[in-house]
Amino acid sequence: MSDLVAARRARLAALRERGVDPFAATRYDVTAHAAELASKYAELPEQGRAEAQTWSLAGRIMSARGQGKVIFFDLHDRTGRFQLFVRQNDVGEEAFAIAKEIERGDIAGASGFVFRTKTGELSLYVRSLEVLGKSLQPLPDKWHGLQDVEKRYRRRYVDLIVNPAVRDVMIARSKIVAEMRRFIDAHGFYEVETPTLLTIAGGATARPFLTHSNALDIPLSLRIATELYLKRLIVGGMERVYEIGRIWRNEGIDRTHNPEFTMLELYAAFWDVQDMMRFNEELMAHLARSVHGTETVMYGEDAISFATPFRRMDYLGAFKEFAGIEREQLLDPDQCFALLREHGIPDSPSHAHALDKLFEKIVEPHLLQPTFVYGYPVVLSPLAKRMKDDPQLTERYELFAAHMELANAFTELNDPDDQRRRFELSIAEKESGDEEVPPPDWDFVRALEYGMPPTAGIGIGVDRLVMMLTNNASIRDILLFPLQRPLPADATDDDDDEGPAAGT
RNA sequence: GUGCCUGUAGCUCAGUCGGUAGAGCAGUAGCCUUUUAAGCUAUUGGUCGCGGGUUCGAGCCCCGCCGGGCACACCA
Repeated sequence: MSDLVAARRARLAALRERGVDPFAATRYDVTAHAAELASKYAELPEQGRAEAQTWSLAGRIMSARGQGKVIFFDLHDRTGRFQLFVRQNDVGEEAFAIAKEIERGDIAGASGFVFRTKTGELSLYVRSLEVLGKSLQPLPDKWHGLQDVEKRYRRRYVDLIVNPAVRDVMIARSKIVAEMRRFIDAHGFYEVETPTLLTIAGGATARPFLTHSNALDIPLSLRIATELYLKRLIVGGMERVYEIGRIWRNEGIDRTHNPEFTMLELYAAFWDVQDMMRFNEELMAHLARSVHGTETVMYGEDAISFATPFRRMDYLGAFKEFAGIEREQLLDPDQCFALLREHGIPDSPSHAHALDKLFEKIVEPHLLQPTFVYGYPVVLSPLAKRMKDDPQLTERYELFAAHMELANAFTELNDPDDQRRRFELSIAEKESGDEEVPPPDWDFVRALEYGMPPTAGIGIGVDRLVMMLTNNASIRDILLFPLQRPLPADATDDDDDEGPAAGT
């Protein structure tokens, strides 16, 4: 099995015997990329030779087709594929002998001019060829690529080499995040960075990852949200702040959950949740346009239109519309628990949990097109401001599309006394066994006591947004390195049974 | 955590009724000065995820373990 590695090491030795050390190169003057040459010379006629201009390409050799005194290589760079043509008569015997040692997977630089082969393929007529790196591991099948999903996640570098679609998704992700920043920055927001190591991990209900500071000799948690720190900045007068940051939650792993994921949280002083709704839909439409050039994106079998305005739906009204459920049945805990049984849902530990389960069962299936669901009960929303004329509900919405939650936003609670009471209630919940309720952050209450302007805030799951905009059903396919259980074999995976003795 | 599915050569996959391991590509040795999944000839390569069990005999049947996928649970 290490036969293949041994064969490659033999090629390495052969190169060194010819005075070429593939690991010696430190740089290469790249003057063109594959896609640039392809478009620049698209009009080059049959048998055409653009000898006046010399170009240098660099990348990975993905195919080597030797044909006697001539070799064709496929070179892949980050823009695509370009064919190299190496002819012994033109490069000389010594250089040709070196070229013959180059194999699939090696890194090479080539310079020459662009021409069309007999079959009409635009190619580089190579005048000089340099080995810039040696691949000692065999690559997967050139036709089938790497299909084994486990191996694709564990060795993402191989996946990226042989499956161009993966690279495209990751580039799309990069663009989405960059566009997100551009859009937000253009609205006068400051990007900030708040701590990830916390003594109290609040702002959401989730189990944190625990760690320890040696210097301070105290336990610490990784953050589960950025909310409470960003709102401290609003108290501090920064007015418009956001953070695109990693969040950790020590919970289940599945198609839509990874223990670490990326969240956009954004806060705007003097906005309310309605202002945020408009900002939110504009942002989504902008991102859809920048990725697809249109507001309509395919997700699985469904065409999702992010054209503004999005549909608005009332939280209580949705239950009424889809299942004839009345307000009191939801807001009264006992009636709500009765509804659970009525709809065949297992018992819930809390009123809030029961409401979530009912929503999932009754409302979510109807939320294919982007929809703002507005007016969540206060029991579900410990950090949101109550509605003026209906204090059992809050000025909060969630945005759904393709039955997935994409955003959560509300007018922020800025009454410190109300906030204190809600924290006190959460202590009771925690004591009654709900381990996911975070301990209260009393310093945050003190911050509110200094006075926080009316403020709207929003959280957007970046990973899910990327899933939607790139049409991927699993979060692992939009993360470069999704968490995998380590293999015991990983430590001793390599069999270096031959060693450097093979080299010269 | 539970259920279902899954793990065979570097990669992609076959493997019948339980009868002693196969193909293509890759690799190796040749031939070939316009190929492109190059071609032609020859050829190497296996802890069938791991450990037990049943059997004259296990890739195949049974049990346990490990990894992965999906669903549920948990959770945004």
